[in-house]
Amino acid sequence: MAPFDSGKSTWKNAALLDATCVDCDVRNTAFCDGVPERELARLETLATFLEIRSGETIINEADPSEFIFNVTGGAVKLYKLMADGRRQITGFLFAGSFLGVSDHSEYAYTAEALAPTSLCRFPRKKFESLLAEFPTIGQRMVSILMDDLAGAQNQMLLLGRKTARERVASFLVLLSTRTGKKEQGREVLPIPMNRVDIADFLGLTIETVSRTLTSLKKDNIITIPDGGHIEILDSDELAAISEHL
Amino acid sequence: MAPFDSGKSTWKNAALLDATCVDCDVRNTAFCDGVPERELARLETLATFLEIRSGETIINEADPSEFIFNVTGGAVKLYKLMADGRRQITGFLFAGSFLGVSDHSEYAYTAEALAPTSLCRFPRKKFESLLAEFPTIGQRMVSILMDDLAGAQNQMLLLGRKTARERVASFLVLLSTRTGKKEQGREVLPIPMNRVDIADFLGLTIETVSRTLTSLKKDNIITIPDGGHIEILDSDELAAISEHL
DNA sequence: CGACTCGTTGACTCTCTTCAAGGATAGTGG
DNA sequence: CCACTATCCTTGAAGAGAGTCAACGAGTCG
Repeated sequence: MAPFDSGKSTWKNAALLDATCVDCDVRNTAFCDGVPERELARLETLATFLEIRSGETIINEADPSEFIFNVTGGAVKLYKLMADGRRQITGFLFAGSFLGVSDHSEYAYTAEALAPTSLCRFPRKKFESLLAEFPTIGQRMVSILMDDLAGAQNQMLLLGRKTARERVASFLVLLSTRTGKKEQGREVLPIPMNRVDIADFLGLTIETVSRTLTSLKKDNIITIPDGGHIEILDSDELAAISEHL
Repeated sequence: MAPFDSGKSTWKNAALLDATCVDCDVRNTAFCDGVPERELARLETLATFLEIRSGETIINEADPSEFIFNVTGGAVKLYKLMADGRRQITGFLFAGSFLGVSDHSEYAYTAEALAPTSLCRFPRKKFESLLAEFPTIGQRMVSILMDDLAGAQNQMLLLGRKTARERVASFLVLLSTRTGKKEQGREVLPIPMNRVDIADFLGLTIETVSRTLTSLKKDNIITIPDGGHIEILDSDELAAISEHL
């Protein structure tokens, strides 16, 4: 087996788990929300539970889309690559997210674990029959995909029209709404991704991200206790920057 | 009634048509593909057929999402606005496309007709019950939304990482695959949108779009017979530019 | 024919990138 | 325990690509 840091390894090396749908952490947020409790056993016959390590690849862009996934824990980044190595991260996923968007029969992006990550996996074909069997799954999927599409359009606005400062502020606001927890006005965000990932998500360089964070720090809007955390001091100001100037 | 060029008018001013599902032009591309012929009458009881003029608004960003639409003819642009007027066009839709993506209960974008456009409209609530009634609609919707999401991710790569020349080339390639028809090697694209729209779609200014088109013309990759058309002379080179350098 | 819109072109500016160097932190091995 | 290395992040100086500002040409409409 490849060493811990291998970026080439895939879910084929992943540990298989004996998890169950009943005590799934994302039971009420994933697309299986709405499947009646008594049907969970049926659902489980189609699912495989996986655990993968940080840095491992889950799916590759342009590979045939044989499976779809739910992220049940951890963090995942999605990205597209150009021939010369330029990269655009199209999203970060956390527990409860759907994974495996495809254009026709090929995956639209590469997905890689940012942290130790757990997943449940369904064969695509069987998933399609699930839609016929459980109409509520179809409704949930439509709802999830629409939310994802709305998020993608926000990101297009960011990438097409926002300044570096606005992009970084938007990024912090986004992370805050998804993973943040406030403690008496103070809000310390865990940042599971490195500067390269942030830059490739925001369409910037790592230098610009670094400079912009330093600038926000100087303006007393954030502090940076360490590389893995950012504390938001003035979330109102941050929100104002993110959508205006 | 407002004059022809009004941008404020909405579908509320639209002409209602006595169209039918049976002889619908997009019968086999829209989400209703897969609904058995004998059920079309049932579908029709929920649908309203509309015709709107160029420049009219179909839906507004952040309005409650009461309806969803199929574009049955014409052309539509989708966009998001910032407070200071900066605009990002997130997509152009043609016949067969789905319209009305919402984040929770609000539309994610504004939609405006680029040309005289025909639509069929379903109340959102009834549409949801349709998903339960016709599982194939759910499957089609999932498929359509995934394709849209894959397209959105391509656009993120474009906006985040491509140069102006690559963006314009990508745009022409995209239009070519969607509305183009080749005639003995020559391919004349109708361009239903103006330079402002192209710029706002590509995250550029009109000047940069204009300069880039001129540059492609000088390199004998395209010609510009008039404002509304672009002829592609070398589609291979155009494709090469669009994804490399 | 003037007024307007739209697209093109030129000159200059500026934001962000590129290139380069230096700090901080963690892991490794003598 | 402390160099040694590697990785990640920050900071600085210079450069480039796209933006801004401005003028002009072509087509359209009243």
